Amino acid sequence: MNIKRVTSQDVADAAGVSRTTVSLVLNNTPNAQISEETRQRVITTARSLGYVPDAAARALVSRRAQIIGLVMARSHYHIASDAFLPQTLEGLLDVAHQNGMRLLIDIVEPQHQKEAYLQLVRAKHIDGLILSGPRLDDEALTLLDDENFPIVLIGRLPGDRYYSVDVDNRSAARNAVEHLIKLGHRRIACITNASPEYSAAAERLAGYREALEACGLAYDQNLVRYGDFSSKSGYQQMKQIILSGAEFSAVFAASDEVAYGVNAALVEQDLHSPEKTALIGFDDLPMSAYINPPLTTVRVPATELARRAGNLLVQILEGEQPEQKVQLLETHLILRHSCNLGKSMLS
Amino acid sequence: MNIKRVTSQDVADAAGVSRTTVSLVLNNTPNAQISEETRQRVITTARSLGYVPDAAARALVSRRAQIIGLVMARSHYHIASDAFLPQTLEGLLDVAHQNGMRLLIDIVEPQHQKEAYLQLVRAKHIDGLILSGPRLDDEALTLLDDENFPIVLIGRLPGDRYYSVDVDNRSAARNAVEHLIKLGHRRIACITNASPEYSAAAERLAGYREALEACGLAYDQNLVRYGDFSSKSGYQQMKQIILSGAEFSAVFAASDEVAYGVNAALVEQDLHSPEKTALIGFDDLPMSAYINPPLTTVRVPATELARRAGNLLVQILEGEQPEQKVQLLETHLILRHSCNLGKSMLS
DNA sequence: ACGTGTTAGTAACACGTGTTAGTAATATAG
DNA sequence: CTATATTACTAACACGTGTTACTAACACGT
Repeated sequence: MNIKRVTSQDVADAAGVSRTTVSLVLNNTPNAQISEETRQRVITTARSLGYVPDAAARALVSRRAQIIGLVMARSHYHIASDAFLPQTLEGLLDVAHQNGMRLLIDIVEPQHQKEAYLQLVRAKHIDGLILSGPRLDDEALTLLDDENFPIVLIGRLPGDRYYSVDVDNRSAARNAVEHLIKLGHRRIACITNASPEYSAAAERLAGYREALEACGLAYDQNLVRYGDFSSKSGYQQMKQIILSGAEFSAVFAASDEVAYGVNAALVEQDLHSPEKTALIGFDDLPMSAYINPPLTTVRVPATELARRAGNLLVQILEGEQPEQKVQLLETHLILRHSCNLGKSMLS
Repeated sequence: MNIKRVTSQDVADAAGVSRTTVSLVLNNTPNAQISEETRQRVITTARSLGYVPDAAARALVSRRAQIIGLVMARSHYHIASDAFLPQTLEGLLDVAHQNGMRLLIDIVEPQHQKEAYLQLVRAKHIDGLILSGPRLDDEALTLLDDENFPIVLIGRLPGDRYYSVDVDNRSAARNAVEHLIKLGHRRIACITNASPEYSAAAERLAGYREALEACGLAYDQNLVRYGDFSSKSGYQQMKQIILSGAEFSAVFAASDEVAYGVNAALVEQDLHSPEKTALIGFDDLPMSAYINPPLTTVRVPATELARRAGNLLVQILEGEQPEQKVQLLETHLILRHSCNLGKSMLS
């Protein structure tokens, strides 16, 4: 049998007060004149009836749904290979819980951008939006900004128009590639983490190029391929370079997920790291310390990025206008076995 | 400047009709008597004003929020290492989109179960709940069922009280371990994917035991350790077995994530697979084909599980009472390099 | 001309909550 | 004793939508 829902009227009836009194008591409304005896009676009654206010009614009257929207700007079939996602969710669920909010997740596929954003936002399903992995070609995002809808990026877009939390992808990538150069590598291949429309992919590739240029090394188009989020794409693209006959002694894979696939191609073609090829990833996913060989990689504090972005959004929702548009968190080069011949280092 | 939200009254004013007419037109209400000319005028006006109905108002009046809740019954810090999660999300986002619904995600930590479920459900934030990774000690779930709240498990609980979509963990694990036995292994270690409160962990361990018993092999407590979702726990527990001096020639790791850590411990202690130790995982995460060595594992169709569960929930929400309480999807043993010495097979 | 049915709308109500202005009773000060 | 302030509540309104019952106008049949 369906149990009838409990409304504030039910609580009022049972406690012998008005609905207004129930509301004033349970919300601890400032300046409400309610006797302590009535207050306790209402609280006890509400608890014993198991009363929980209806989210929709509250959202309607308060103009706030108490829901944070996490939107990923990518295609449907890229979700399954997003190993970054669990950490992002952990950070955002933290923030949501701490602020009595909920977390709604959605994807916006490139071909449906404008429509999807507007529907989500105009329906007032969410109070604010965190966009993970922004794309350079995201025109619909400006529409939302024009409507003053609260947005925070996990990532960054040129011009720094939006509140953003990111790492410095360019200099971190540059740093990683410079490390390979310091190890003596002069022919360094690069498999990107995604196609160039994604701002992080563009930045990491730019960092790779800067490191080469800074050391007077020529950029060789034949040593660069575009990955597509997944290990599989890393494998496929690495294999293409290998089969092309282009020579290299090291690889910068611009995400750990892609690096796993790169590693598989290297092993399969007897170019395994670290003995024959040095390999660096980007992200430091939790499992990267445990693959074989343990992956040298750039640590991106994914959970903290999400936590910061979440807190920033909450600030904006509370009417604050934080001065700092962009927060850059630090990355660290994590040295493991995949690009040195020393003893395995698990950390 | 904040753009004023567009309400159905705005559309009505601009089209010269009543709000009721706007509603009847835009919802294609059966039996509504509206002339085609008026109908078109309303549709055109609504579109040009960018009208999107307010989700809260609709939820309040219709008793439906159009939101699916995905709840994970685990601790906070287990989220980041849930490599299964992206595939689950892909499947559920599919279903949500196809049904004009949204997906809200939350965790219910073991120590806050009752409170957290009731708040989420009674606030009517979500229309129905998909619980991923059910625990045997989840008492609060029965409260929801008693209130007839729509629930579907990705996984299963004893007694089959709830609608569930799962794989047969027990026989799949048994099958995997039997495979190791067929390869000649007689000392087989087992690292579970999680603690025994999780029903899948209990089932996979039971399958391991059944395989041993069926072949007249003794169960050896010293060869069994409990993992805790992460690669790290797999590494730590495998290492403990190794350091204990217990002999084994094969390992059944009851999830791929845990298997990655097991593999790291094997490599570090010079017991690497496949040459010295055979290793089988469970899940066939996308990256398992690309680690070194490529992992023999049980393929669990994670995205399809989620899709099925989502569709089942939608059926229930639409008033149907599907006859079949439990849907079991097939698993397959995927043979790769980690437990045979043949040529690497990427698939 | 009158009665009935059909068409094309609309007024009113409901959903459950939070807020504001109003009111009755009591206490206090002059 | 009267006027004012304080206390402790409540009625009414608002939020934006969907549904139901109602109504005016027109058409048709007798």
